[in-house]
Amino acid sequence: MENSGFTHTEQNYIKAIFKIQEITSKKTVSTNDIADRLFTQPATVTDMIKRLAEKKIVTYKKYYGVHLTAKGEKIALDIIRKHRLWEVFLVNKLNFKWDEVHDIAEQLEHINSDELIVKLDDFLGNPKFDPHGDAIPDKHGKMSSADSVPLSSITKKQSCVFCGVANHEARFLQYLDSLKLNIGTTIHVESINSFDSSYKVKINKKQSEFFSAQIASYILVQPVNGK
Amino acid sequence: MENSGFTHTEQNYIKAIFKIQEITSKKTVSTNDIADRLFTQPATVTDMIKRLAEKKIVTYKKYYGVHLTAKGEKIALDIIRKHRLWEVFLVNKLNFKWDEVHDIAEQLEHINSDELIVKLDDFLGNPKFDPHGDAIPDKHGKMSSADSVPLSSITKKQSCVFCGVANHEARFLQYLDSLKLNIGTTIHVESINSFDSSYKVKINKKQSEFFSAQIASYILVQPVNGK
DNA sequence: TTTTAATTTTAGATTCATCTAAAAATTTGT
DNA sequence: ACAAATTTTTAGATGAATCTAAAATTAAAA
Repeated sequence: MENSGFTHTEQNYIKAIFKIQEITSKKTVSTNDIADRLFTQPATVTDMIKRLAEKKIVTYKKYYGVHLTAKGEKIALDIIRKHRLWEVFLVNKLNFKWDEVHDIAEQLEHINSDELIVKLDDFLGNPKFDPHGDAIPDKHGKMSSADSVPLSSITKKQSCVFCGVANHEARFLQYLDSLKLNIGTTIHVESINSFDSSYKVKINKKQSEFFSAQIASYILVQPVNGK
Repeated sequence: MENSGFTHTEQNYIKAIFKIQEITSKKTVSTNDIADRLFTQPATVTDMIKRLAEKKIVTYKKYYGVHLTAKGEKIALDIIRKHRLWEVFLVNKLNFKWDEVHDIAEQLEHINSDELIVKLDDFLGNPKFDPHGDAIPDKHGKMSSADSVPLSSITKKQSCVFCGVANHEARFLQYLDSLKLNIGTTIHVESINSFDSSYKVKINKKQSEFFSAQIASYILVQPVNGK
């Protein structure tokens, strides 16, 4: 594959379009959404998507936004694969904390060498998930489905395993750290406040905590003995 | 330090100027020498060194070449430190061969994060030399002197330890591999041909080999029981 | 269904890094 | 020491990535 032929900037646009598609699950991605995500001007985005359209990375209809082609999606998944593998490296090997790795991985994801990624993947033990619980696409772009749901969708008292976050802000991750809530930790739902949809939970069979509805929506879990 | 404020390209020029200074040990580095090393045009180099001069990275006198300032030298050493640490990572951790790592390290050296380099250095066990035997500058730019000499400067039959190369071409490194000549291997000089200055040596007390004067000049050794 | 608001595109500039061709300065050779 | 050769710089262009301001198009609202 050797993602050459695409500049850093082009790669960033491709990834941004992919992520917006993922989040909004709309058919097309708007110029403004891309501009917002990349902290750039709509005019700049228009120029870039024209170039990406010429390179058959996106389909583009004036005034109606863009959509990644199969080729574009493959490139996006390849960048995401690299990003998440590097995050695993930074956390598991270099002892970075999970809230510190994003910016560095954002740089490392642009390093261009297929052989490097093969060897890095092996070195890390071919991980399927990154330190935040996000699935790592394999070399063909396939992702193992995490099979997780937001804690906020749990409606009865039961045990769950914390397996990912739906918010990657450093401040949120640090908050979870302060509760000693790590990926793999058991969360037992003790009660749900039907008024504000907040949760009272027990973490690791130890301390009790309260989660607002918002926080509960950011905590991804797998129900245990789920019925 | 956080080498920000310098583009990839600027960093490449700074490193190139440093290396040319190192090789030629002349006071100033010429426009053409930089152009040759970076496979670019002299006119392009003139533009860039003007910018570097404005940023106080080099001293520049029209028509008389450039010289790195203390600031420029510090930046160059920082880039070289990163390059060599990454090479250690690639060879020692990812099992790349020593002839395969240059281009990848050339990309990785531009990753910008002081914390990353501190942690990488620790992870690698604070190595003092890279896989080719080149000294790794410490965080202050200090390098441990390798104390090595080219095999071609050895004038009598004696044992030496192979500790580095003065030529980093993949083909040369592969040639040494084919002789099972690795860093640390003992080379015993059996005879020196006074006509063409070629060497007959025994490697690791096993096979005998012949080295032309040219090859001998590329093999760096530390004499054993040196007198 | 028009008018208004929001979004998107075009037009014209700027900066970085690069090029070629031509001019200027330095170095070399006789 | 002067002409020839080499090196270096200037001048003018180009492409990538960005900006602002204005024009065009689409979407929303009265």
